[in-house]
Amino acid sequence: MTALPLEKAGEEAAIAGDARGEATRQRILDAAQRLFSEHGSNGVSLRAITAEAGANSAAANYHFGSKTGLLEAVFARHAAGIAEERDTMLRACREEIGRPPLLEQIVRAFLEPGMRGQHGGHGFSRFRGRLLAENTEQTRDLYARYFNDSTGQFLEALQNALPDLPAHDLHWRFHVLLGAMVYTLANPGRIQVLTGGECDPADPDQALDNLVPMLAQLLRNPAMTNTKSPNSPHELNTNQA
Amino acid sequence: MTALPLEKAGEEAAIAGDARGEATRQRILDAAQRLFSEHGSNGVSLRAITAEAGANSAAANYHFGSKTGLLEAVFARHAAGIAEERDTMLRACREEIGRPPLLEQIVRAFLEPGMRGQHGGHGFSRFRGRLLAENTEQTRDLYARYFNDSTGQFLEALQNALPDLPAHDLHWRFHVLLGAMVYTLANPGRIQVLTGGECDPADPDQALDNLVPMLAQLLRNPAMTNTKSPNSPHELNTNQA
DNA sequence: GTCTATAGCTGGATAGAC
DNA sequence: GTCTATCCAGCTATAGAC
Repeated sequence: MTALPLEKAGEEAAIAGDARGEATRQRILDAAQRLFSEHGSNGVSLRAITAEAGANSAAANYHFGSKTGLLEAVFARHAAGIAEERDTMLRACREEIGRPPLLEQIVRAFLEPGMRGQHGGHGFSRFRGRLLAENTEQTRDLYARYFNDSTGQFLEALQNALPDLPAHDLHWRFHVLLGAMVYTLANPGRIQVLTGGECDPADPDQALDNLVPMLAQLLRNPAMTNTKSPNSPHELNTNQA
Repeated sequence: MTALPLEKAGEEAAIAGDARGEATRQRILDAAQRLFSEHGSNGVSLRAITAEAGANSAAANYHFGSKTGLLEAVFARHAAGIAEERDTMLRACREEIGRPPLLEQIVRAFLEPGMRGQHGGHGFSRFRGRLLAENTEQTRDLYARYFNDSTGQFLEALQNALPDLPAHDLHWRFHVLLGAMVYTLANPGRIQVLTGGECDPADPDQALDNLVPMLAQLLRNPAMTNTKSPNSPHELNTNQA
C-alpha cells in the first residue's frame, strides 16, 4: 500500500470489478444526476443523493467540496464532450459533398450529441434540460462557459447557409430551436397528455427524426417581411394572403 | 371599526391608499409570485416570501394553509383567466371574416393571453414558465386541471385549419410551439447572451410579433414526407435537393 | 387577521476515527 | 477515501396573545 503511485489509486479501485469497489465518486455522480434531473437542484438533499449512491454526505463533501460543487461536477462530466462532438460534426458537414451543407445536417449536428446516448445518455439530457430551466446564476454561468463558443459557431454556420435571412430573424428562429430542444429534454409531458401518449419526446430517436426536418424547414422559410420594425409595439398585420 | 361589515374589511383596507393597509394576502401572493419565478418553488423559503411582503410565515399559513397551498394559490389567481381569454379569442377567430381563420390568429389567440399584460403581466408569465420547467407532480396536475380543456380545443382548431397535415406531424409542431412559448416565458437568457442582447424574448411585444408569424409558418409548412416511418431509428436522408 | 415565539425537523458541512 | 457522529443554521407549521 505504501508504494502505490498516488495519482493512480482511484483508477485502480475503479477497475476492480466488484460493484462496491467501483469508485464512490462515480456512484455519487450518477445518483446526483438522476435525482437532480428529477427534482431540481433545490429539491434534493445531499443526504438523499448519497443514500441512493450507498454512501453518505461526508463522502460527497470530500470529493466535491459542497453541494454546488457536486452539481457543477455532474454538469462538467459530459458537457465538454457534447460541445466537442457538436464541433466535430459541424466540421464534417462543411467538408462533405453538397456544400453549402444542408440545414438538416447542421441542425442534427447541434441536437444529436446532446440527445443521443454518447454523453451520459438520456439521464444527462434530462439533467441538462432541467438545469437550463432552472436559470440561476450558477446554471447560466455553466452554460456560458461550456457552450457559448460552440453555439456561437453554429449561429455563424447557419447565417452562412442562409445569407439572405436577416440576422434578427435568424436569432429568433434559433431561439425557437433552443426552446424546442430544451422543452424536449426537460419533457414536462404536456404533449403526451394532450395526445394520449401518441407523441413521445422522451424517445431520442423519435425526437430527432421529427425535430431535425421540422426545425430545418423553419430556418429555411422565407423571411417574414413584417410590416413593422422590430421594435414597434403594435400589431395590425397587413397580410394580404 | 366595530360596525364594519366583515366581508368587506379586506377590500376596504385595499382601497385605503396606505401601502400597509393593502390586504396582506395580496402582498404575499405578489411576493410569492416574484420569488417563486426567480428561484423556483424549492429555492425560496416561506420566510423570505413573507419578509418581502412585510408579513410573516404565520400569516401565509393562515391564508393558504401551507407553502404548497400558496404555490397553488399563486397559480390559480390568473390561470383560469388566461384559459378563458384564450377561448374567447379562439371563438372570435371562428366568427370573423376570412374563415377558416388564419393560422396567425389562432396562434396569437393561444399565446397572447398568457404573455401580455392582462393576467398578472410579465410576473405571472415568468412564474408560469418556471413552473412548467419544474415538472413536478403538483405542477403537472395544476397545468392539467387549468389548461387541458382549452389547449385541447386549440389542437382541434389547428387540425381543422390544416386538414391535410397528419395528426402526428401536427402534434410535434405543437410540441415545438409549446417549447417556444415556455422557453420564452422562462427566459434563460441564452439568446440574449449569444446575440449581445439584440434579441429580447423578455419583451412581450417583440416576442409575440416574432413568434406568431414564425410559428404559424411552421404549422403551415407541408408535411415532411419522411422516408422513414416515425419509429425507424436510423438516418440517411434521401434528400435529392 | 396578524403578530411573536417556539416546537420539531431537516439540511449542509465538518471533525476525527479507521 | 470512507465512515460515524455531531454542530448549527434554516425550514415549515402551529400555539396562543392581541
